[in-house]
Amino acid sequence: MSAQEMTDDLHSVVARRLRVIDQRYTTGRRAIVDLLVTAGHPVSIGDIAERLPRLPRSSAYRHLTVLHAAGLVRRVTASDEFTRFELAEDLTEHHHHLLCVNCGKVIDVTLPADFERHAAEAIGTLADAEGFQAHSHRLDVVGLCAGCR
Amino acid sequence: MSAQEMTDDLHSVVARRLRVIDQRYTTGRRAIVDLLVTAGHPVSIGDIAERLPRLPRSSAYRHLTVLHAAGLVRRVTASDEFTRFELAEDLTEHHHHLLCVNCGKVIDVTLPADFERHAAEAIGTLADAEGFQAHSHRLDVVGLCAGCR
DNA sequence: CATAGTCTGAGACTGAGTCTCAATGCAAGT
DNA sequence: ACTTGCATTGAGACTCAGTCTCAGACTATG
Repeated sequence: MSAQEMTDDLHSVVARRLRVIDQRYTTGRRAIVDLLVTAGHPVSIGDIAERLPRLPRSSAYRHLTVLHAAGLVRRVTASDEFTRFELAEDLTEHHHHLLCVNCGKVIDVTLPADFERHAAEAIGTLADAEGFQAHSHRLDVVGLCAGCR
Repeated sequence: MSAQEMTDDLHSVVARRLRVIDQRYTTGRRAIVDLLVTAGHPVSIGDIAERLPRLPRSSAYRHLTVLHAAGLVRRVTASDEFTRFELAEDLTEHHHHLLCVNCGKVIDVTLPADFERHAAEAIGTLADAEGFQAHSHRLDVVGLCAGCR
């Protein structure tokens, strides 16, 4: 399957999942999804405003809210004051973040599968013990990126 | 050692570490630290305003900023819009959080030591590969607390 | 107890994120 | 093609967590 076909596929998944919550897959929403796909790392509203200057912020926030409600987008809180957004994990793959405390940069990384298995197990046991219903977990590493050290 | 003695000890550590950055351990700062110790879970500015109604918000934020600069307090971002604060891990013990997506509640939990070893190792390898200098990690579990399920 | 520097209270200010409402776009029928 | 009803969008006002300012209170030290 080509990269183009994979992206087509992704868009049809997005369209279908929006339809489930009675929302259309409009041009503005598609622009946001395209941006998230191509960025390859969590994106802030500032990034969006830069890459899509014609899109008003109120619309960007609204689109992200709709996409979030459809389970297509996840909010990421980094080390700075800005909320960032990325595609939900079932559209990409399970991964984690390296957060730079100095510049706020966010780098996507994946951990070994055996580690993830181990983690999922430990978390399951723990959540059960607290009567907590776990949906997902986030493991972020805080430190200094190569450019800031 | 009694609980009282442990707390006395904690305060002397706090005082010492503030002195390192030329800051005094004043009444207002001590009130915040006492609150963080007794709360036993991350605390929001709203919680502080409730428990210390005489303390202005600007002072609370300032105290937390100073304590953070001294490495005594850590910021915790939960599932809601509020930043929370907890004592730094070297004053308590390494732990993680269960975050309720519905009510924003934060529950402290600890994971098995062998899991933590495994995690530290995997993170170290990964960070090196990216040229990233890891300071700490945070593993949070997102879901519904017992009261909200 | 004077002096200089630190800390605090009160409230103005900033800006990320939300809300409102009029205008536009879209689907489905006629 | 046209109309009708509803969903979406643009523009900008608004909210409020968090920051900044500055005058007054406090504290260490001589």
